[in-house]
Amino acid sequence: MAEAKSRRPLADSTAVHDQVYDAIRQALITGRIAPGVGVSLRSLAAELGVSPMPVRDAVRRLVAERALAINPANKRLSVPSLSADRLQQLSQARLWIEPELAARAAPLADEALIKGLRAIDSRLDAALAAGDVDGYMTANHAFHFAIYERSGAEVLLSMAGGLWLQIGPFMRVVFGRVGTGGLPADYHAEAIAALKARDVEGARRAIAADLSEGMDKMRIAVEAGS
Amino acid sequence: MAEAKSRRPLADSTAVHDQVYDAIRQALITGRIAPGVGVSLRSLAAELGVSPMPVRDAVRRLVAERALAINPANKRLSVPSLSADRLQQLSQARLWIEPELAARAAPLADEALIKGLRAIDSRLDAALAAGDVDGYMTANHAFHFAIYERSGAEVLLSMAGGLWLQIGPFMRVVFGRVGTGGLPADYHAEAIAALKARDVEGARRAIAADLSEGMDKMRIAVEAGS
DNA sequence: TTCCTAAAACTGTGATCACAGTTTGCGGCC
DNA sequence: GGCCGCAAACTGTGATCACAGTTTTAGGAA
Repeated sequence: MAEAKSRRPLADSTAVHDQVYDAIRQALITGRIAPGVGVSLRSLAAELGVSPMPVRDAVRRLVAERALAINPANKRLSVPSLSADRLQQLSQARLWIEPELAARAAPLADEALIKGLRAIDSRLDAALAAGDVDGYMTANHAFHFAIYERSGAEVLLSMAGGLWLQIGPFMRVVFGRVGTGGLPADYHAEAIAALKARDVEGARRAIAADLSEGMDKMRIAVEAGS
Repeated sequence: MAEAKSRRPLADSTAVHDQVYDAIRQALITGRIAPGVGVSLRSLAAELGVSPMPVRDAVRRLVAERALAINPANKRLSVPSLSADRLQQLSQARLWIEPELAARAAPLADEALIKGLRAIDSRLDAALAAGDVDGYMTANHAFHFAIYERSGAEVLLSMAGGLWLQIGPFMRVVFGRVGTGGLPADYHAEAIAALKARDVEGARRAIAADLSEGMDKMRIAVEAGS
């Protein structure tokens, strides 16, 4: 399933604006575009080698998802800055939605999902050991959403996706400062076990614990950093 | 069908695509565009008397907010259809977010907010008495978001806004079938009282009860209708 | 130097056109 | 009469241009 580690992160979608969306989204999550700095349609277009038109579409979408902000006075684009208050709201929303997605996925879990999760988790451990921050964040994202997608709850799933997009820059701050030291991988094993046993409440608890730990770290890092 | 150019004074936003966004959003919420039917950029543009360009921007935003859907094969636009499963997810998300927003608003409530809410609520009652469905839904939206905006929780607020946008068509189905018979206005009075007393848990409970009642009706209507 | 002004560069927005793919509808064929 | 096929209309997408603000830069005057 997800073991294909495509060197091209851009999917096979023929729509240019979708590829641009993915590119900017990835740049945002991995922190290649730092929070607070301004961007522009034409500069992004030049950087990606496309015309401003598909960039405009992608940016419109990212603004709607609050992954980019638009200055009401200037109408100029920028990456939203990180604040403790924003992090708290995003954390709270994640704690509502993501454990529920895991709980919904539990009864639907099958052997293929478990195998896929184990593969992702080993990639995650490898990235952790190597200090590969990008690899860790990519694997972590893949792990969570492999579970969430199994839930079949499309609406909640898209909400979770939007939250990860907004919280991505915070994660980068944490791992940029603290490193990949503390390891929440235990909860991943716990989550896999709960899913294998189709234990609804166990899955909910494992994901909630995983989230709580990660977000506590982020909170500490943000409070210390500001 | 070209002479239907309404010279409505849409907001004070100078950006055309924002006005188009508001227009389509309102049409969606009030059910003027029925769920399941297809729309197109050019038809919307002609109807609103603008060029396709700002419509394209507005639609991109609405698609990102899941208020419009895009057929992956056709790439054609349509209004998402109503399903019991979708309603359940939207309801659950609303029950997480909106009572929390009310709870956060409670300590910040002041006399101006209370007065505003009372004014909105009387407009709501008038619309109910007159059987004015559009007026009722507009007032109900205004009531809830007057409270939520007071919370200052920007992230959660925008999530709530997205949820209302998606649940709008469901509301129309309810009131189109059941009429404005059952009245949840009692909970509005309860919410106002709790806010006036700066009672955090009371506000949370009142809004939760209001939501539960309304969404139960929607669920019944959708299950009966499908 | 320091300050102020004018020009150049850059910004998002909207309009218009071209293009490829899909849908629709009409006409003729069996 | 029923069905097939082709052309016209319509769809979203992308490129290019014009325009009005804003920001930045350059230059000249004190």
